[in-house]
Amino acid sequence: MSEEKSLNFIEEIIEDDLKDGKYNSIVTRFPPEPNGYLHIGHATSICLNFGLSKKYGGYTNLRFDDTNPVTEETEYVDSIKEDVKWLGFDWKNELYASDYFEQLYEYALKLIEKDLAYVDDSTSEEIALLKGTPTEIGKDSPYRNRSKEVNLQLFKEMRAGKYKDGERVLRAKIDMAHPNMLMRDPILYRIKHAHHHRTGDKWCIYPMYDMAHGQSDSIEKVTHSLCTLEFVPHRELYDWLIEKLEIFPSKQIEFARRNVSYTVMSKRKLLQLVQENHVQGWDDPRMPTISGMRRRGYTPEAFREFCDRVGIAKRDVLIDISLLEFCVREHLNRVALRRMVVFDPLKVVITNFTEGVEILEGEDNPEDEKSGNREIPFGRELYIEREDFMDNPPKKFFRLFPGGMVRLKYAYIIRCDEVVKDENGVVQELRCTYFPESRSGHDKSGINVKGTLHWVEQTNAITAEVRLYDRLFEVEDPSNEEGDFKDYINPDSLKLEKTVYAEPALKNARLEERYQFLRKGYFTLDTKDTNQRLVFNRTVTLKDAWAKEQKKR
RNA sequence: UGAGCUAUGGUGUAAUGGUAGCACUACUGAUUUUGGUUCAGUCAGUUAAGGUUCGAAUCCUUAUAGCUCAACCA
Repeated sequence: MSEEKSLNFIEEIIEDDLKDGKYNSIVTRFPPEPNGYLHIGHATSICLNFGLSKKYGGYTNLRFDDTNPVTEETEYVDSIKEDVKWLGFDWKNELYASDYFEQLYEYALKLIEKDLAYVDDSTSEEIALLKGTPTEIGKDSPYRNRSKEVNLQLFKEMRAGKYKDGERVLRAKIDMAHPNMLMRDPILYRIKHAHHHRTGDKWCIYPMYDMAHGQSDSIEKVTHSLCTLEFVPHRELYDWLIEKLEIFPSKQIEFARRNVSYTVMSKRKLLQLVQENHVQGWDDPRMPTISGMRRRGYTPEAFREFCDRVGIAKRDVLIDISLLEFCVREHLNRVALRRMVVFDPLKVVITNFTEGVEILEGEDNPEDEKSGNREIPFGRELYIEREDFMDNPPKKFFRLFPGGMVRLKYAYIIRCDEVVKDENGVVQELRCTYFPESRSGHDKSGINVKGTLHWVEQTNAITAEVRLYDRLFEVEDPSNEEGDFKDYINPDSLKLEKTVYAEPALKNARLEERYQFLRKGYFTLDTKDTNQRLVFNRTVTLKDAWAKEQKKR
């Protein structure tokens, strides 16, 4: 075992805290806002938070940061829970920032009592104006020096619904000249007469992120509160509030968000792809959402392995998608059932095969000794892949050509004797002879062939549809290109093969099962489009040395 | 142009003052009844310039580059 594996910087912090006796175990949380679907970026955060608490003996809460009623919905809560579970993690408590609204309100009162917060009647434009800029200090609001009593009165009236949206806010009283703009009297509470997905119409004032997040961490006794780099400037405020409120000191630690090449990850952009119909929904198999990739056939094991391998850092990264593809291939190679499917059929007649059908056996998975076998019918008329035959092959072409020999996987060696073409010279059928003594596993023919082809017997073949997905974008980093990211959408990200021919064993395909279509790639049944017919999504191709060889020319 | 964060092969990540290592990708070759898998190997890196030190990817200084901050979003 590789217990030698070095620690990342967060693990170092945790181990130091544990060693110093600061804590005996740790508490982390995964805090999504229920206003969208989870994506790969969230998956890495989930693996981090749950992975850490598991490693150091503690637990992780699932906490919804639901402090903005206008964007949040129960639909998102449900999909988020489903995704976290699917990734293989169990949260200790399912919590909501909205559970703490009363407590948070008390905290706000406490700040007012300590003369550390005040009600501001300015408009949002006025506040923005006085806030200054990154290079210019701000100026005090004219309402900054109201008395505690007035502030208390006003804030209670805000809660009571006496004012309209935007009329007043509660602000922390810190320092309008602070170099960190977040410390220039940040807004703590705003008025929103909106229906909340959990508290209904009970509240018309809602805490801002900074007033809610750290305090929620603290209420839950979260020891290590992990978030992404853009929250670094918030840490000062996070600590300030905890200190002034004199509550449990949760510690915020920031790490870099992990982007993946050839896709986009921001909620805004993903939403655009959905709304403008560039994809068919949040769970479109081309989307980097967890629901999309699940539908495409990615596995939780592959995600977790990916997160492990990617590691953790404090600089912005763009991870090569081929690492994710490696992880899913590695897992699927171990678990996928092998099946033969011909996408673009070319008829082969075995001229010396006369009986009806011979039943052969094929192993379900050569990587798994415990896997079984399935029966495969062989007969006089077969389909092979049209691209597996060439009239005038280049050198290093190991497949079928006039006079050439190949093995049919699990079956016999055949020789191509005759090529039948139509009047346009298009190949219609191949007439071949087979060598009965060359049967797979019992080969006494002494013939050596370079190539092995997949095939299906015609009379027993079943049909299916396959959907071949490719990367959604043509460039590595669509967000970083000139112009609109949507200009770089790959027009060929989805290729449909309406009718493909499969061996009969695939008739019993199951939703949870993963398949490797020999020489084609890994496939799984689509979860949505299933009425009356078999529809398979391609998760990822196999590595293809021949395709590479051809590309070089 | 103020403040903060970051900088190691194409990509991601180690080395915690003492041999720059691992993985992915790419490329060779071997094995193979999947041009898959497996195995062996190759290419390739400390942003720059100074300084401290017997010794610097690591500490210091300066520069450069990238990211973040001017939402009543999170």
